[in-house]
Amino acid sequence: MEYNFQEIEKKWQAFWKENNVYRVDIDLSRPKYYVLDMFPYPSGAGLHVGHPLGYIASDIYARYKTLKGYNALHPMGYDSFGLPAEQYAIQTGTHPAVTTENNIERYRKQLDNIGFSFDWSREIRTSDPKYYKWTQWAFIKMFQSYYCFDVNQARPIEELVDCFQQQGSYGLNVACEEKMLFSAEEWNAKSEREQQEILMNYRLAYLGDSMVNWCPQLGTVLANDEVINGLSERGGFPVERKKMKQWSLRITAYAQRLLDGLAAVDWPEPLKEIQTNWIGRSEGASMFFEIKGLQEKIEIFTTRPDTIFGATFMVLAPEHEVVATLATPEYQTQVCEYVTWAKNRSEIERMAERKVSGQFTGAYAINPFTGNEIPIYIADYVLMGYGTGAIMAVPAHDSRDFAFARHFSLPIIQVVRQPNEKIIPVEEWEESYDSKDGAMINSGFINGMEVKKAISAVNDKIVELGIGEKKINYRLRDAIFSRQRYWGEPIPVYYKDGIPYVLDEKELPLTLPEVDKYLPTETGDPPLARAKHWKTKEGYPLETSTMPGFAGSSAYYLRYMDPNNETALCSPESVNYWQNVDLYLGGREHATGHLIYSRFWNKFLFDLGLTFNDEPFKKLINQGMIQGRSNFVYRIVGSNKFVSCNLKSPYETQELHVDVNIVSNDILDIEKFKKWRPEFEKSEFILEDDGKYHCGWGVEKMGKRYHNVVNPDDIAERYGADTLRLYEMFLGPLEQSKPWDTNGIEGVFRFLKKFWRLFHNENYEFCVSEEIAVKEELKVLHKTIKKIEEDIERFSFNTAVSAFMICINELTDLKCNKREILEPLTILISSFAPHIAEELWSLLGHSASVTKAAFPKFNEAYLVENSFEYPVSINGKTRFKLSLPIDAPISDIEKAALATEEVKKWIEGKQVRKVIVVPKKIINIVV
RNA sequence: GCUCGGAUGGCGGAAUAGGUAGACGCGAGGGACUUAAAAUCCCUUGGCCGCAAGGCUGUGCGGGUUCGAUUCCCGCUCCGAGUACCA
Repeated sequence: MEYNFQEIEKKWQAFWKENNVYRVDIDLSRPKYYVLDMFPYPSGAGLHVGHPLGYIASDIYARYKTLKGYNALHPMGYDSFGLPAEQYAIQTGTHPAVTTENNIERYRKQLDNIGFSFDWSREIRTSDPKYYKWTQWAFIKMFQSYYCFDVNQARPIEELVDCFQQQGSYGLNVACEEKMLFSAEEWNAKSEREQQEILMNYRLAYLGDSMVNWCPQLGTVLANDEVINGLSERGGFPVERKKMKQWSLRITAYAQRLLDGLAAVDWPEPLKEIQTNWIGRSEGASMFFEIKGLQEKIEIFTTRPDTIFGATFMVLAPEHEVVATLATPEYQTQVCEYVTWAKNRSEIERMAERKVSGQFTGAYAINPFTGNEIPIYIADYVLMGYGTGAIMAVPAHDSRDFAFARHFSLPIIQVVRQPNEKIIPVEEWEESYDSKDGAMINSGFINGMEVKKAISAVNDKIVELGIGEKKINYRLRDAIFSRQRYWGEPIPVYYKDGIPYVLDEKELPLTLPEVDKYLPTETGDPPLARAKHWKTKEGYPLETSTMPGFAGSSAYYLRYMDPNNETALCSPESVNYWQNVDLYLGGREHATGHLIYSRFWNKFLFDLGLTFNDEPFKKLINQGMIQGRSNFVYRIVGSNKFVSCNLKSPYETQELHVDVNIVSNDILDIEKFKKWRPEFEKSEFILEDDGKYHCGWGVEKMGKRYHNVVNPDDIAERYGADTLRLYEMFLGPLEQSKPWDTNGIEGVFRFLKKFWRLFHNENYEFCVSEEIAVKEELKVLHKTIKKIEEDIERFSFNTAVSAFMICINELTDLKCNKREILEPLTILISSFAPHIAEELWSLLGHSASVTKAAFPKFNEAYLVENSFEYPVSINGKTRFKLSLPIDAPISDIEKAALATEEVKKWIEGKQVRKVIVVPKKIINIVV
């Protein structure tokens, strides 16, 4: 039979399904290996050829690990809550659950077409109440916990209550919104409402006033990572800053652990760096400045306490709470105006025009070290959200302060002199000197000290004077956890007398109620407020916000370990066996979202004793994007004439995208083009000498609007899933972005046909010889085993595919059809092209799936050579080759090389200055 | 602005520890088989010079280290990604 991929693939996909071939269970006799893909959001558009790239790579690795004797867990599911289904519901009234179900069905069909080894018995969906029960459960646990920095762990909130009852809040080292000080008596005297309000300050999931990113068009708040350049990630709508009462997760409590944990994981360095920057740790000091004529003090944060003697003014964020009391009567109006102006400026405006602005308040602070009075300004370059919202400005050594000082003609004092500095008066400086390299001047007791020493000296002094302390600040913000939307997990909270309480675990899941419309109510409440009886049994109103997208994806990898457990997220046995994810594959775009949140979530569960490891994902690989390769046609402006790409220069043309599926090797199929769009039906063409219309091309994102979408189903239909899998890997390095170009696929398709033909005679009858293989054939096999194993281990799948091609070419040349060679080769290729491998494996007479086979053992002995062909270079330029015994001593190699005719010719009487011999590498002769 | 990547034929890319640059595949050109097409197979294919043997040149640009650099170091250009007043 000829290579009939359609029949073969259908047959084996059915076989795998019927026989549960890819089902895995806990098996203590085998080591485990957990391979995970970032699960998809099932969008309405279905998969394009770029989506399965990571799944194919992980599938190859999971299959490889299984062949290597591991018990490989390779699950798949759907991140099925999300905005698109909800917006579709708003437009059409279709319940998001229905849309989601349909999309999942389509996704599943497409995935099944590619022949993955997913254990579908473990499928999960984040929108399934059986699953989101555990998302809600984790929220409750966070509500019932606080974070203690002494033990660096989340602890039950009862412990904190005990502590308050016995000793009050003095001396606590815990994570909180604001430091509160009260004694045990004071605590015990407080009302239930007051106590609950205080506890909210400590809970890991808390309801609090926070500055949020409010998106009016979407009618919801967004997390920082969901806002890109002042626009919403979904939809690209403007986002404003607004103060709102919202649920948040105190992820900042884990900032240091999130940072430290990065050292322990095998992730790409750039990704770790993105996370490090996002967490943004900075060491410095906080300091209180007295205000002339006022009782109040202002706390500032600085990373350069050493420059305190150069602090010539102070700047507050416009939203800073003391601004109102601070402004002197004569400046009151201007200050108010500035605050209003700053508040009304959108994020985009702020980003677009970054010019110096600010307003003097009329007030003065006292520099605690110099005793000088320094003016207090407000300006929007100081942000309320970072540090204390107030800074001491050192214009000589901070570029922003420098620009501000120049603009408002404020004094600049140099306090750091860089090594070997040419002395220029500060008035003539063109920029500030921000570097920490140098020594202090004009700085009292720290004069002459190096910056580093000065920092610690000033820090000590601050503590000594009782005006501040050393402080570490993080850029990371708490994660806003409320979304004013329908299609998400309901937050399991009810309100009694306006005080929020969490539901009892026994009442979970709190399922999503039916609503008449998926829009906010007339009063601006979230869609859930439309639900009838959205109350507890006792009649208390339930929370109407739902959880954000990252909630459901934060612990899904744990659920795969034990997906049907009704009494726990996952059993201790399953966690102890599967532990954490060994290999995680996904895109880099999740660096500051999902990958931070799920690390946090996992650490929290770890503190509760529920996860095996502090870090959820041991090794991570970011697969690159597959871009689209677009084709263009050129219409002569004002006509219906199209000119071929290479002839277009004399004309004024308009470049139009053309559907890549009617173009082959950049040659336009004119008939299909005419039928593609009615307006092209009567178009004319200027063709090239070969009588063809050549299209232009370019690399763009793959998407409908560029007409460059290639559907994997079409490829599988024409060439088969095995060809698709191989070609996706063959395109280029896994981590690199590369354009899809269907033209090249013929090459791998030819390769599979060639591979098939090795097992068959000229009449396409299965024909494998039982003869013993010769040395040459064994060499080819073992060379390939070695190469494939090495390439898979370093995730270099593109070179692995090349190695297969070379191997098959060589065996075809050798006319080798021996079982001894072909059988191991079938196993080898089975992780890349499982369907053809299964078919050939069964033709070879095996009844069990090739999945149950063992990865062939590599034998070095077949590769041992007794001679090596040395490239011989003269002055570094390779001239000819010389075959010499492999174990020849260096002196012999040298002599042999010098004795050759070629060398004599090249030297031509010149003096040999040096001979370099690197065994099994090269001979270089210098003349 | 800052941070991090990247640049190799007509195209995708290879060179794993500084040692034959361009593997493998596509495309292109030529040929075999065929009435023809498909399929298959063979040859050529970085550039320049040469009938040829062969020579010169060549991994974004300029320099350096080395017997030898796509690989290491310094400077620059261009492209991509992340981030954005974080004190």
